[in-house]
Amino acid sequence: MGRHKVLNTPAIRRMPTYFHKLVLMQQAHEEVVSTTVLAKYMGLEPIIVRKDFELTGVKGQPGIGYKTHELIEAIRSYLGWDACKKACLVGAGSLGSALLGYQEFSEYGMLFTDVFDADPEKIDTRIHGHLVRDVRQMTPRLRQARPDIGIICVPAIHAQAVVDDMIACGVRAFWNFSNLCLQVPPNVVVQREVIAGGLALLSMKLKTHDII
Amino acid sequence: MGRHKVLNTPAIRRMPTYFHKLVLMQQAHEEVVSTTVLAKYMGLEPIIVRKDFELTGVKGQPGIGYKTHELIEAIRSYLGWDACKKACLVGAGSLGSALLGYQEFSEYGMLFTDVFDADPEKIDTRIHGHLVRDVRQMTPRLRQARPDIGIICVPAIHAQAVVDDMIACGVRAFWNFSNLCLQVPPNVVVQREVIAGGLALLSMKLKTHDII
DNA sequence: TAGATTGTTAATCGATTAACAATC
DNA sequence: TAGATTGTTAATCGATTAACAATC
Repeated sequence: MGRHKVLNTPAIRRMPTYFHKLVLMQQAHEEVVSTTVLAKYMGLEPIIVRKDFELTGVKGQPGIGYKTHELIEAIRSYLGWDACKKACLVGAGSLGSALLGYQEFSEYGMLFTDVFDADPEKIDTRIHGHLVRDVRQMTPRLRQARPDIGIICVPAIHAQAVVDDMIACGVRAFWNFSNLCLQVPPNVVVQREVIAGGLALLSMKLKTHDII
Repeated sequence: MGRHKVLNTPAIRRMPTYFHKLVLMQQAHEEVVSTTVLAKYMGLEPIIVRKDFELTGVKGQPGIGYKTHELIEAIRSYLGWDACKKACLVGAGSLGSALLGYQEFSEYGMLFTDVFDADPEKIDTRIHGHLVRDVRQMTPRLRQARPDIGIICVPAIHAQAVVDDMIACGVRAFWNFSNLCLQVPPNVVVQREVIAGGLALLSMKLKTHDII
């Protein structure tokens, strides 16, 4: 039912942060980097960073560190960010717009090829350069465009219906920003972002540290 | 340095999803709920849900299930969502606007008391009912308003400076949506949301399932 | 040489899963 | 009674952490 164990989840979640920092460091002409430096930046222990890098298969030089560009490419390849992924975003509200504006996604191999919304005010306008189309034209378009990823930013009531439509068009992977757990067949994968999950963790930290 | 272990992190991340679903079920007058039903909805094993509920201290009835309203209150109390938290959001771009529009946050005990931005076009307008103020007025206002949480939605280049200012005003907890790891003193907690972390996981699922 | 770092193996810790009696 | 469910203890699995030799 779209729930498939991914090993090393915590490590995978850390990868983009390494990646982003490493790109900044490379731009600053720092050609070698140690786990000590990255760990300090991220508030981790160096051994964690070392073990994470081991997963990507990259090799460092004892006493020296890792070559920045080798690390970047190792992480990119490990995450599959060297492959181009066509994404179709549905729901161009504030959150959808925010995602459309993230320049970094193209660095991560994801390209917005289609954007749909139901609001007549938005249809045929451009958001961050992306043309917003009428969601009623979605099915015929997607059968041609064949996106790899569906990004769900519609209100909760519409989420499941939109996903069902997209699955019918052959979409097999979803990034779900809605409040609901989507019900999908076993050959379809879903990554759900739970914004309230972060708030829950922050709330626990507030408690633990007697901030509130 | 603002990095403090929180136990049961995976369970805590699942709590808001239980919570949200339970509220919907209560509105549908489903007064009793079993872990089987919730697990199926979320794509988990029932034992996981049972263990999670155990953390909150709630008790179910063998053979029957849990009382919906008891579960809701148990989770709310466990997460500290019964305490009111004043939040100050800085950076009213698309992402900031999306957060300001999340009605659910008040259910979770978080109230937006202040919103700041640097863009003259936005200053003195209202976004989802919240007045946007000039970020240059932030310090004097915060010394009075004393928010519990700072929500960072500003561009990366400004994030650290904004946080430093807020810490000087006594803010000790941050929800960081910027691309950077904020450097903060040990008595300050940070919860960082890494949107690209979700994409990394989705990318790995694509790989594993030969979708791309 | 001394200090910093990686690579690797082993130890520990915590989260998930299994098993099953007790209850409705 | 049979079936569904919780509560609880134990087993397993995976992630983090420790330790230390090897390298620069």
